[in-house]
Order: sequence, then structure tokens, then C-alpha cells
Amino acid sequence: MPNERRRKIAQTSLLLQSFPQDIQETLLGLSSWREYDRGETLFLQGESAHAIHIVTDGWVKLYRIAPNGGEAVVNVFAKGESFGEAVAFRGHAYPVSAEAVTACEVMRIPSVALLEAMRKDPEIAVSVLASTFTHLHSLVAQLEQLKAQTGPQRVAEFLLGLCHQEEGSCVVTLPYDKFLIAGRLGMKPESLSRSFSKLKTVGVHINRNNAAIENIDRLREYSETDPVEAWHKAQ
Amino acid sequence: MPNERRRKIAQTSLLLQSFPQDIQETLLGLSSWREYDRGETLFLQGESAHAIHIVTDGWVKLYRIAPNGGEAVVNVFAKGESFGEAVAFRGHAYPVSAEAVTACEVMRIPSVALLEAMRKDPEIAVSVLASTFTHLHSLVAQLEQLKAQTGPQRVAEFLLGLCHQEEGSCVVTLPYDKFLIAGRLGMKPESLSRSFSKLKTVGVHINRNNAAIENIDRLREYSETDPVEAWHKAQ
DNA sequence: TTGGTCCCTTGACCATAGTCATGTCACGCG
DNA sequence: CGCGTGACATGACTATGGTCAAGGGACCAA
Repeated sequence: MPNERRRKIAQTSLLLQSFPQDIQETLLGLSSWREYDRGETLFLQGESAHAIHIVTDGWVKLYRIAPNGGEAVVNVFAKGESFGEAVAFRGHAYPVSAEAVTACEVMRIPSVALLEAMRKDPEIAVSVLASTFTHLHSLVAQLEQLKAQTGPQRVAEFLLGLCHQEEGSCVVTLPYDKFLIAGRLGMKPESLSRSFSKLKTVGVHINRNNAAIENIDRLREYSETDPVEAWHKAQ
Repeated sequence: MPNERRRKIAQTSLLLQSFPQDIQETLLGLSSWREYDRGETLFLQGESAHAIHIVTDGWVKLYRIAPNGGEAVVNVFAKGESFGEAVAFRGHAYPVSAEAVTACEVMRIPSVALLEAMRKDPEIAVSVLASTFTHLHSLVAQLEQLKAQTGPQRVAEFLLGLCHQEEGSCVVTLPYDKFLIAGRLGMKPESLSRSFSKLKTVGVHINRNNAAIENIDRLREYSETDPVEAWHKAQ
């Protein structure tokens, strides 16, 4: 079994990387792994939480089903990212559901194990808090996007987040299908499609699941301009 | 000075209430208080954080200014609520700005003091995490509302959150001005006004800053129905 | 009482995005 | 090769909510 690979990924995950070596080992020893097929459910909102999850391969989405039936995608996690930190400690109910969007592999650290580690080394608690803060921050950023930006602007920012360059041109690969991207950005697939066409006027061209960005600065400027100005530019 | 009152409120705050008596005392001793006038800024996004804030009187709003100039209200905190837990420990930059929406009084616990307390008693760390989780949860709930509910439905849910009853009828007082409520719900004051008029058809009547709810169950049902159905009901 | 200000409401108009229906294109299979 | 399937794009129509402008009403001070 590819146990070494899993360990390596887990150790370089955002949550565990700052832990001392010996605590990493202990936690890895107490953890379990599981593989999921695309579409499988990891847990449902309302279930009580007893473990922290770290994605070691594939993609996992967190979503919420509103009382009226609408689905809101809260976040999508890739290899090396963790979720469920804050929920697990008090055995609270998950506020969201989790589903594999590709075949994936997930490591679970029982919350009691992490609690034990926190008792030994209070620095661990700070790391967990820092990790939770990252999630808080991402949610705040999403709220800002939804409240203060138009659809095409949100798409622009999403694309900017994918290319790890500051300027020039580049080609990025869309990480998951457009249906899910649309959900993540709070819109319908049709609107995503239309947003892509609007972005042609600022030098973005979509081909299959690749997006070619002519000029990163130009796209950033577009995502940061006032909605009403943006409208004139993208006319 | 009304030092006793402050202490009492701080001790019953969501963050501190579960702490052992002696740690509460230590933290209170190391904390500072400050009063703010309406409209004053507590801190701005980008500043680095070194303290946890607890509101002991009045209301404080957390908001974010997007690059395009749009304001997104992230949350509004009342007496007894705390914010900034997760940010402070690593001296990270605040992801949001804070402003007094009424005259208010805020207690600050230096993060080093809380860190010290966490070293003494790991249970403290769990409490801080639990408090952070509450914020995470509230953000997730807001995301869901924005993505999956119409304006009037969000207003309905906001009103339901204000009345601490399960059924029957009641009158609630709007806690802050309508401009801010609109921001908190991701809409313009005009839209809030229109939402209120729509809610008349499900038995909600607004008078100055009081909202009379005829039947809580009816309002809840409205907030939970499908947007397209909701439209027919509120016609 | 008068006038002024502030806050909220209302109406008209329009852009953004959702819905529904249809069209296109790549891919896999017999 | 034709056919079906699934993912995506596009077009027409509609509704939700933003913008701008005007109106009402509470409150305050002269």
C-alpha cells in the first residue's frame, strides 16, 4: 500500500506541517484513511463530528442544503487541505455536508487524538486556530464577492486564484467541472457560460477545460473595477 | 467607574463564561476597556491583530471594503459577543474592519494573555476553538442565505432570529437602523423596504423600528419554501 | 408655526442573473 | 459510419434587485 505517499502528503498539509515531528507521528499512527468514489458522501450536515479531515488526493466539496432545497457550495478542498477542525472538538453537529467531487482519498484524525496533542503542547492549539482562521478568511472573502461583485467579476477572481503568477499571460486548467465552479461562485452553469463570454473582451479564452489569460493585470483590473464601469468595459 | 458592571458582562460573555474563575480573574486584570462613539473605527482590515475583543455595551459591525469600493457587512456584534479570536494568535492581519454602530464599550484581551491561559489549561483552547466555530457557522449560514434565498426570505429569517419564541405571535424591535440591516442581509435599503412590504402578506407589519409578527410558524414556513413558490404566496 | 434635516418609503426604469428550451460538439459504442 | 449521451453554449423571456428621483413623516430648533 502507498502508505509512505499518504504520510508525506499529510505531513506537508497546511494543518500538520507546523507540528513537531513526534506529534505528527503519533497523530498519523492514530489516524485512518479512506478512499471515496466520485459522488460519494463523506458526511451529512447534522451528523456529529468526531474527526478532522485531511484530503490526501482528489477534491472534496463542502455544501449546504437550505430548508427550501437550494444547494450552496461552501468550499472545495484539494490535496493537502483540511476541514472540520473547529467542529470536532465539542462533538458539535457538522454545519455542512461533504461529498467527493472526484475519486479521492481522505485521512481522518480522531478529535480525541488531537485534543490529547493539544494538552501536551499548547502550540498545537495555536496551529489549529490558525488553520481555522484560514477557513474563516476564505468565507469572509466569499461573502465579500457575493455581496460586492458581479458574476463575471467573481469568475475573473476565481481564475486569478488559479494562476500562480503575478503578471503576464498564462493558461490555467479548470480544476473541476463547470457545474461545480458555478455552484462555488454562487451562480447557475448558464450564467457561468455567459460570464466566460464576457471575459473574452478582457482577453480570456476558454477551450474545453483550459482558460487562456492574455494579460493577468488586465483581468485583475477588471475584477477590481466598479460594477457599473465594468459593464462599459465588457460591452 | 462602573467596573463591576463591565466585569459581570465580560464574565457572562460567550467566550469567557466557560473559563474557570481564577483564569477569568487573571484575564480581566490584564484586559483594557475603551468606549467608542457611534461611527468610530476600532480597527481597519490589514492592521495586525494583537487582542481579542468582547463587546460589553452597544453594537459593533465588522465589514469589508472590496477593491471596487463596495462594502460588505460581515457581521454585527452585540453585548456579550466576542470577535477576533482566530486572528490574534499569530498576529495576522485583520481580514475585516470594525466600526461602532452605536456608542459602545469594548474590552480587549491581549492575545499573549490568552495564550498564557491556554498553556495553563488546554480546556481554554477548546473554548476558544468553540467560539471560533460559532463564527464559522454564522458565516456559512450567511453564505447559504445569499446563495439560496431571495431577499424577502432573508429578511424573514433575520426577523425569526430576533424573536426568541418558537411559535405564536410576537413583536420584535429592530436592533439597529435599516441601512445597516440591509447591509447585513446583502441588499440596499430600498430593497429591504420592499421586502418588508412583501412580508405583509405573511402577517408581518413594521411600525417605526418594531416588527409585529402575527404567526411565527407562518413566517418560518415562508422563509423555508422554494423561491418560486414563495413568489406565488407573496403575490 | 415654519422650515429644515434625516430616515425611510415608493415608483419608474433597467441591468443582472435565473429559467426553460434548443442547439452544438466531442466522445464512445455497436 | 450513424446513433446516443453528456457537457456546455446560446437565445428568449422573466423576475429579482439596484439606481435614481421624488414623496412622506418624525423630530428639532428658531
